Amino acid sequence: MKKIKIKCWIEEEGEKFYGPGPHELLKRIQKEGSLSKAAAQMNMSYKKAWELVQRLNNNSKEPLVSLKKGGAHGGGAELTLHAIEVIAEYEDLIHKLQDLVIQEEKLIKVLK
Amino acid sequence: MKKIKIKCWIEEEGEKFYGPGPHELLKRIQKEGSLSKAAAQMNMSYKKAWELVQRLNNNSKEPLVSLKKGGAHGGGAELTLHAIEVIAEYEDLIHKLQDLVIQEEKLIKVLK
DNA sequence: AACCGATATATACATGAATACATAACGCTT
DNA sequence: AAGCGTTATGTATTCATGTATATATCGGTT
Repeated sequence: MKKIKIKCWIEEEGEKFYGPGPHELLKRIQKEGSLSKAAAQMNMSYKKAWELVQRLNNNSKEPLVSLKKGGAHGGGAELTLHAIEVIAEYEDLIHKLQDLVIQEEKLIKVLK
Repeated sequence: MKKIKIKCWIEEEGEKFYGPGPHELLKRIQKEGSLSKAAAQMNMSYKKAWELVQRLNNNSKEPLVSLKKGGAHGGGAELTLHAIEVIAEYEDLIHKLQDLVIQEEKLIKVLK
């Protein structure tokens, strides 16, 4: 049986800013407190994850992730309050879109 | 300024069936009556377009595109009535999604 | 001061998807 | 029967993206 899939993301000047990948990464950073662990859990290379964080921070007025190196546990990663707002708004958006998709799936006959 | 982008497609058993690419290809086939011309207009290789058509036809109960080779003008491509229904339903869906996105963009403050 | 675990960064390598190219097949027209 | 424009199909090549690997850096802990 066929299903409707949907993906949404934020762009600025045609280049991707925030989407499913960054979203999952941020949530794992929030839980783990470590960029390397968050990346490993997603089977994403540390390098890619690090570059992704740079992109997020460089394209926002306020940074989303605070990275610290050295110290008691070698360093760590932490979300800013701004990041937590972004996460909430993005999840709200995808839930609304998903609700609409569920409604529409009932109407679509041709693709069954 | 940041904007919300959205993409939706139809899957079956986890593999893509119909989305923006096939949609545009079908519409160009409808206008041109030729698969090679439709592909060229999209900067898509003929081979990819042809494989795409096979996938569409093989995963629907009814074919979407009728290809004919040889004959007066060398052959041609034509949409079936079923394809025209699919096009209409897909466009209806993306318009509804787009309307929702426009509403949501007004609400999103964090990403401005 | 040596150690540890995490971030930081460059370079080389692998992988796969898309493209380019070449060739065949078809059937109406002339 | 030769020509034409399109579909049909395989093979080789390019290209971008991500991965692997290696090394440096940092700063609290011991």
